[in-house]
Amino acid sequence: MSSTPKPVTRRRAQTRQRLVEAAREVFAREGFGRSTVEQVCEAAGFTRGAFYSNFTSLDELFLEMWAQESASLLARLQDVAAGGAPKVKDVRAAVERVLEALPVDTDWFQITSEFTAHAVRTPGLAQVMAAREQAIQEALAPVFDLLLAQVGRRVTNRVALGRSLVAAYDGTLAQLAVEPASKAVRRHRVELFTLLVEHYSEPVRPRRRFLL
Amino acid sequence: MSSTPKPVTRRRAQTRQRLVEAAREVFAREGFGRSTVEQVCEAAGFTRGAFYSNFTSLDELFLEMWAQESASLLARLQDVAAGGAPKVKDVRAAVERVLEALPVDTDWFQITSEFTAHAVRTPGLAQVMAAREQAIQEALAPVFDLLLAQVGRRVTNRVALGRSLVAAYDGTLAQLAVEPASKAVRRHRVELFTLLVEHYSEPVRPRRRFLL
DNA sequence: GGGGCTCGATACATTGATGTATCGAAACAG
DNA sequence: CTGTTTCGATACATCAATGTATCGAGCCCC
Repeated sequence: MSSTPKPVTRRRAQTRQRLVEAAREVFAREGFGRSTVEQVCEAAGFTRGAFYSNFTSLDELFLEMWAQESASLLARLQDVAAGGAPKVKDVRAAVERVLEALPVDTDWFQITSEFTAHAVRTPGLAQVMAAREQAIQEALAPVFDLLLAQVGRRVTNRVALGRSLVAAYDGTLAQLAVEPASKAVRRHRVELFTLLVEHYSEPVRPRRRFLL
Repeated sequence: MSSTPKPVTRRRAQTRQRLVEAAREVFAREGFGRSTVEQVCEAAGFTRGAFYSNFTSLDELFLEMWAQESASLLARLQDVAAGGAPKVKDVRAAVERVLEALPVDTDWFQITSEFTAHAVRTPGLAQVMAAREQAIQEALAPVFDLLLAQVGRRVTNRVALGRSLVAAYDGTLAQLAVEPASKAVRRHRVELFTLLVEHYSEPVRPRRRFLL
């Protein structure tokens, strides 16, 4: 089922990588749909021959780029989970730490939104999309377990929390992309996340009912 | 500043409209970036001559389509606000009524996400985008004022509520597009909206503290 | 109901992107 | 260091899309 039965070597890996990085720029500048193989190759400093030796289509390259970006996002999340950072003291601080690990650049926003749109109309890709979302939710879970434990709370509804956070992340990312400079939007994002986390978690040993 | 100094007539308006509707299909099928003038014309039953007589580029058509879709969404919201529908009896019912007025189809999802991505990299369009978001938030306000009044509540933080709802709408729209069949996602959407509305509103005459 | 104007169809020239087939240089193994 | 393999560059043939210029039918107003 591996789609790349290529006799991979060192050189190959390097140029593949350069192509992917160049594509990132081009996609951001032109949009995925409008980008051409030539533009990508020019940005990478290669000719089209190099491209077709490594990929069969822009779609394929796009898929690899997506995989890389997703992996890096997950890795950063797991760093937070494993990290020996100083303890957080409230939910808001926990949220802030997690948000710092997530990319907010407009490039990433475009990539995700165009990929999602692309995936929705390309049957096989919808699964990839769904799988990624689940992976993110699963990576998010231990992070919040750890951080919430530091402030004496535990998650009450994992699934709902995961879904909410992903939705909030996507939704606010769009707002940030449109108004990148706005501090207000950024602050509101923290507030929204905090609300969600507090709603779907509870103190470990609830002192009294009315303190809920 | 009007970009269409065209001697508009009846015929013109009709073919423009058909072109826009055809483009909607084509964009959904191919994606905006991948669509060509020819494809749109073929779907509309016109030749390219007709197209260039009405628009100077696909971008321009896209903009008009966006304007129409946005207007129709706003109109539906205002219908809900003005409507003589039976009163809602709790926040959840209010949320359900509002969500019914909002489009959830994948076509709409693609249009919005591609437009947003497009707007982000096209300087002038970011303003259009921001303006639309504000318009939606402003249209949303009276709707919730009315519905919340029916259940004896009032909004405490308009701006935050508006931003949250738009973010939640966008975020869950993506989830619905990826998993259109999922009842769970749909239910979660209602839950999320309800949570936000309850958090950013309060009972009009709070009976007792502990009932909060 | 007829004359002038509008709009969409046709035809054309041009550009640009695609994918493939071939060749030479650089990488790698022994 | 040498033979072999691998990869990227070059060149080619093809196809598709663009935008414009022109023409004629239909619409609208008087």
